Amino acid sequence: MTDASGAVTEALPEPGSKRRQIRPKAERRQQLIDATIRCIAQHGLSAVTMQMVTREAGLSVGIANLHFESKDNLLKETLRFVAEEYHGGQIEIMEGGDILDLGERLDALLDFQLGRGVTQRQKMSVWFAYYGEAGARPVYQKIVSTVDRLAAQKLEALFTQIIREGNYRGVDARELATGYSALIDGLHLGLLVTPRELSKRRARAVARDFLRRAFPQHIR
Amino acid sequence: MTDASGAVTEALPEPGSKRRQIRPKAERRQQLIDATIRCIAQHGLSAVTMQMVTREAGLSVGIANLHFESKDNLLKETLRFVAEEYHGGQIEIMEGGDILDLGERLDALLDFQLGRGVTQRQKMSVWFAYYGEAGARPVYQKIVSTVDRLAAQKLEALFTQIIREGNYRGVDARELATGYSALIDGLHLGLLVTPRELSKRRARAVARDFLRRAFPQHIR
DNA sequence: ACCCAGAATGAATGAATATTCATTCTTGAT
DNA sequence: ATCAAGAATGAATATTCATTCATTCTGGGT
Repeated sequence: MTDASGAVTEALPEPGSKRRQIRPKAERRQQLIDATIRCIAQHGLSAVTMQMVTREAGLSVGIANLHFESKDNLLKETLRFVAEEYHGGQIEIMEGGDILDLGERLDALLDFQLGRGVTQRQKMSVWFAYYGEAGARPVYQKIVSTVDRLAAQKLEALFTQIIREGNYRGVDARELATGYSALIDGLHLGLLVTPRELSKRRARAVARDFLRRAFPQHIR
Repeated sequence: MTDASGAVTEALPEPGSKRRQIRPKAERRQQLIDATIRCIAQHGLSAVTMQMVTREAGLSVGIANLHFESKDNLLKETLRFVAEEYHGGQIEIMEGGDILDLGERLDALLDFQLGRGVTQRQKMSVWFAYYGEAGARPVYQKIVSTVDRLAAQKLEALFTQIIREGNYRGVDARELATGYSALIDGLHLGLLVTPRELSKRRARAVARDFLRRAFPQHIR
């Protein structure tokens, strides 16, 4: 994943291969985090075991405690990874100079937030698994609120720009940003828990509707 | 709690009292469910143990398996209780004939959803703890989506009435209802995870804003 | 060709936990 | 008073799991 150093015609880890592979620490860490994400999505946070994760990663049990000191830490780092990936993606769009039109930028944001990455469902599961524990675990709360705050600021800034450009009256950027974020979270929740009732298509329509109501000149 | 039959000068369960109390099954079930809610809120779903719950309830370990057949079942019933309580409350407001003005009814709904019951935080914790596991547990998904669907229908009906009464144009009741529900869920999430950033006061303002934008004649 | 730092393994350990059930206790009926 | 039904108890059991660590293995450096 991380590697782009060509040269290596490394035999890919064959299914039945028992051959012991030695890889740099960073790579193994990521491998374990990825496996953890899949396990949480499939079995739920409370059912995840170290055996399960290391088997999913195709490694031995001991390795998890070698690269992370404990299960607790592995879970913490996994949350940090997912949180940073999600919020990082958002922020990149919001402050990226490649899209100049503000309306288009909003659309790109929405695409990212409700887009159809195959892995999306996995990520959502992880996301909410941690939210569920956050009430009882300050560590999780801190990780989430740190990245959350940054994304919220960027969103508010974007909304402020749009409000100025469109000369919209009687709208508060901060309040709108809070509402929009909450709406997206709620839609994710709906997609996760009641996929039968709420399709991705409809979720997108709902979010777009919110934005259109607020910024009629910018969204179609 | 249930009892109002006077007569009984039953000694309240004193702190240090070892006296064995015999109570009807239904009462013990509720007692255990209540204890489970407190435990989940305080320690997180994945850390809840039977010992913990029964101690919290002031009862012996064996009793949980006497009244619920298993831990799994106790957790399932606890979710059912919380889900029904929350959705039941909403539905009562939405179809209750005691408030005739539709705008007032909306306000009452909002009050209930973001109101300040002392226990509110506990309930939210439980709510999201289960959402987190729902991706991996069909049973939870089913319980939630069953009650959810009913509430969604009632909300859509209420919105339809309001749209007709206000003669609002270009608004789809179903879409608005989905958006409003998602918004409320998202705000709950914010209140739980980042209480520092989002006060109840602001959450209410945001939700009210959403409604005002949609139904300007009905909400102040 | 050889070495060795450190990466990887997995059997063993001990702690935690759900569940069982033989026993004890309570209460309302007789 | 006595009794039976069934509610409640908690020590014991069996299982599951995180963590440890003695040992094995790999691959880059010399």
